Amino acid sequence: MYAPERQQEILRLARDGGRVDVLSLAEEFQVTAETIRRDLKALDRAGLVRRVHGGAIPVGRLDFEPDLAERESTAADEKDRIAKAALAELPTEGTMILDAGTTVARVAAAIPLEASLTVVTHSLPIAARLADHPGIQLHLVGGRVRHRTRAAVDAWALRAYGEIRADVLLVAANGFSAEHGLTTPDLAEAAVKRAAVAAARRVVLLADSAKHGQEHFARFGDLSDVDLLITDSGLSPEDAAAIERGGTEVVRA
Amino acid sequence: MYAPERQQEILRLARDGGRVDVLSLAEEFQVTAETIRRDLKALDRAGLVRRVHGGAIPVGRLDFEPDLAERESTAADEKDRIAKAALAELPTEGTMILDAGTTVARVAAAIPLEASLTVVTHSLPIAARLADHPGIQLHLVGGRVRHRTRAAVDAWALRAYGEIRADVLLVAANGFSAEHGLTTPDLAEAAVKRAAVAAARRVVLLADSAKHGQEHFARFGDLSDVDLLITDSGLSPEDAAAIERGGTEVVRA
DNA sequence: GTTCGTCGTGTCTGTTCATGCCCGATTGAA
DNA sequence: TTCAATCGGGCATGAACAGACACGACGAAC
Repeated sequence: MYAPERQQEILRLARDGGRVDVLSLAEEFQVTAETIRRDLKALDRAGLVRRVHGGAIPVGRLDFEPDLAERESTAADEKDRIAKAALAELPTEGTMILDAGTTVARVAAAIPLEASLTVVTHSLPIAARLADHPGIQLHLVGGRVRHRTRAAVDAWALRAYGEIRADVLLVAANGFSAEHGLTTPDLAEAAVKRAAVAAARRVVLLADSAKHGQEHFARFGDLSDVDLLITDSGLSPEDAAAIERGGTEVVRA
Repeated sequence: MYAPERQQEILRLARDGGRVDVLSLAEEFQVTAETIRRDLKALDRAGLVRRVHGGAIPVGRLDFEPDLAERESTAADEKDRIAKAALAELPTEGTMILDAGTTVARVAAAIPLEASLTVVTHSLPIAARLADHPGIQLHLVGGRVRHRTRAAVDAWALRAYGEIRADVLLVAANGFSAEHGLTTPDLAEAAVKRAAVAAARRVVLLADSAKHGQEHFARFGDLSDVDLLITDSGLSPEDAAAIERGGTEVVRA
């Protein structure tokens, strides 16, 4: 096992467990504690974990993102299935906008290495993930970066989306329903999502079934703006049928 | 079997298996390890795999960049000292532009948690690192993302810098000298740097002494544009004095 | 057909890298 | 305050690496 592989795995363990310690890692990987310390130092220098006595803590967990990690773990299965289904929607060649969000991030992580695409995103984690993908021409949408979601918002982002036209948009929402449309808690983010929706020829909404019926503060569109909804089997067939009557195709992964 | 065929096959094996190692490839293809190393080097240069000790890993499999901090492990010490010295230049309150580059990234990593700043950057790694800093209001400059440097360039970036005015800019250069000014290998990046220089009231150049006297393809400014040069003690006192006569303060960390 | 340059490959040699071990310094919990 | 766990730097070692050079195949120009 190569050192970078081990570091990658350590990072994953840290993110999963919220913390790792030197000795168990040493045992786990069958190397000495010194080597683990070096790995943690490297990860620390890369800004991915924060070194503490006896181990390390992933940075995202550090101060005030318990919910990002938590959200990551809840409904993980559903999100994975949704992400997998969304892969089928990638254009083989063309332009795609990726919204911020953990489910969309999973799709991004799963884009095959042979793919050849132009991707536009305002999400920092997704951009970081795709930056070294050899087949992807990545365009970053700038703006003020919100701490919680690590996505760019405000004037620069709105203007950028106003200037482009993409084949497909993968968008996330915190709540969706026929009555209340697509909603999210933050007004600035809703504005960016709305701009992204307007910039795409085909809108694909990724949302697990728990989001159905929820409504949040800021509305950024109607369900009728969505061409395809990819969700999980937690959405009842009746609800799905009702949505399809509104003109939105539904995939229950 | 021709070299490009072999490389294509190596790439396929790497993507299928997630990793390859030099010795098995050498056996597999009935060539020496040196030849495999050359193949891997070529694939690495093409940005298709990441070289590791003993083998290679296809890009995208690792979602972190182990070497962005370590890539130029040469002069690591100097860079650390320069970064430390640069911390003193942070405004206590105000706006700062951070250019892309490993040295600048180290400064970003070292910004104290209690700092309260507005930061603007077009560097993806730096943005990722600062995104969850509680005291920093982060503004991301968008644009096409260059694979090699993970920095945004082109129209969006140029326009964004044209619209702002910051207190301090920390800028990096691949070469600097009184005669040839500030240079970097890439034209698009030079344009962004030039725009950033124009957007800042005070320009601080971070460059280790090995960069002195070097000149690269694209020039983005003169040494006289720089208010403060932070370098290491490898720059001779005479050179430093000469630069200071040009109106640029010099710190040899 | 000969000659020359180029390219891919192999060989050699000194250098770098990853890791393990050791020891004094530091830390944090009782 | 004390003491055991942990850390970090230095050093050793074997594997892996990089650069220089040589050899042979191939193709172009004469």
